Amino acid sequence: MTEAVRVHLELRSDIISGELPPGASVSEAELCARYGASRTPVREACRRLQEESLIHIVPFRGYFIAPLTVAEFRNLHEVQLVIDPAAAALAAERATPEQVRSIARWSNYEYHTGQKSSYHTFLEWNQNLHVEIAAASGNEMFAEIAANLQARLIRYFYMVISMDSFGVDLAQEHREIVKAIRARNPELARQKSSDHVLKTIARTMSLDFATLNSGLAPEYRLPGLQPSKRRSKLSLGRRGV
Amino acid sequence: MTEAVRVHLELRSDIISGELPPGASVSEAELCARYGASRTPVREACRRLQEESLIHIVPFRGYFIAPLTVAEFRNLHEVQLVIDPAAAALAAERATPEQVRSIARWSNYEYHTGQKSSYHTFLEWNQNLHVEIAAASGNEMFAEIAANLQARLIRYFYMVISMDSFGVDLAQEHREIVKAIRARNPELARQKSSDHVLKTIARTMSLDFATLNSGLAPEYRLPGLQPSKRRSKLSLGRRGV
DNA sequence: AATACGAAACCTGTATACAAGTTGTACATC
DNA sequence: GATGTACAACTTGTATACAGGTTTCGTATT
Repeated sequence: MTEAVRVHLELRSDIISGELPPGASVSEAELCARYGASRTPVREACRRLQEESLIHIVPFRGYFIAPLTVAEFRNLHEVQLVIDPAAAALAAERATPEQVRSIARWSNYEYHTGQKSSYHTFLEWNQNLHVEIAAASGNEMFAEIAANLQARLIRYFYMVISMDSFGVDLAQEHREIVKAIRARNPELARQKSSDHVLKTIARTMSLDFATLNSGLAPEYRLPGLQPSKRRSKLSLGRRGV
Repeated sequence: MTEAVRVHLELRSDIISGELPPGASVSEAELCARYGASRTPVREACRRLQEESLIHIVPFRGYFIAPLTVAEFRNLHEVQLVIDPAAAALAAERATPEQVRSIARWSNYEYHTGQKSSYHTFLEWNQNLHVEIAAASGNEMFAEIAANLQARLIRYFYMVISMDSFGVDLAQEHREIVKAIRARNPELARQKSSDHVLKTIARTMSLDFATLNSGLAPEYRLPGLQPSKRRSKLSLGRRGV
């Protein structure tokens, strides 16, 4: 594996997990030190992450971890509501037995309410489930879009402590999608997937966005809470966000 | 504008227009000479084009202009059938008056049957129309996906001499979509957009894929026709495709 | 004291030298 | 003649020096 690919994966992971906080300013020099690479592979990794909308690059000014905004959250769900059901329907028609097994596996996790690490594991399984279903559509573009959707969505979910009491519902909805795919019923799969996304959207309406307030971009930030200066460890503390 | 951005745009244009033929092998050195830039911005441009699926990069082996395949053509239409109607429906709800005007403008071109340059102009207007509708959805992700879809689809259409006799139908379908958006009728817009994509797919079924045979990847190439050695001018003539 | 200006520090953008990997060819070997 | 191997040519990957741009901060001026 080349350095550029390694840095890309590690940096991507750090952004998604929230270790590099949304909105943070990072310089190439910091990233070089952090990941032990020279500027060339670091730049390449950042350019790819910009294409994935995980980093914003302002020419001659710097790199910024993509902020979390209510608008983006809505946009992502809006696209997911279109992509996921379509991909699920195609997967019901085209998934190989191997893919069906893989999909079923990722649906078999229920997180224990309140346990953070369990919640994080669930998030990853959930992500894999959605991406695998899209991949089983046999259409690479669906898979790519779904992967990008999930990568960007999971950042929002990592920011909340846990989604207490939703575990049972979520797992049940997942199982029903898988059941429809295994039954080779495209229309049922489409409907179950659509239901699932709609219910997820409804569930997130009750989320307390103030808890991830500091990650939100200034223009979307709720008043009253000052953002913590998480950048201090990372940046040289000169440029603003 | 930075060198990297300029090279990206020019190279992108050359790929989409077919000046750099599908499947061709290109080296960084050739591209540096062609666009008058050093390797760093050329590499950056190529990496971005890889994300857009217009170039394939094989580590330590080289860069290849993305080949045209029947499978990709189908995949693109499959995604378009999901994205375009959804975006059109949202555009009917959210498009600003300015956006409606812009959309209407791009729908006002009918190409003259058989005239190549007229056909190319029509392709560009068609592309702009689809992208502008998606942009009017107010959801950036729809706009990005639509832009990528159109960029990749237009390569297939550039390869055929002309789509004789379809001009009237196409323009009519476009006008009906615009009408529905202007009427603020989301469901009608969705239906008209869906109809349009479905009819376009049906129309392309009758396309003679042999005419763009040489651009197709080997595994999809029809027997009998040997691909022309278009690479000779561009590549150093050693690496295979 | 407020403001305008300028130099310095810092950052990213670009060019290029060097390292590492792949492929093709020539030659030795069986 | 077929085959295996070493080497040479060429490629991309990485590191780094240099150029161009932006921001900051001190200083002088009003």
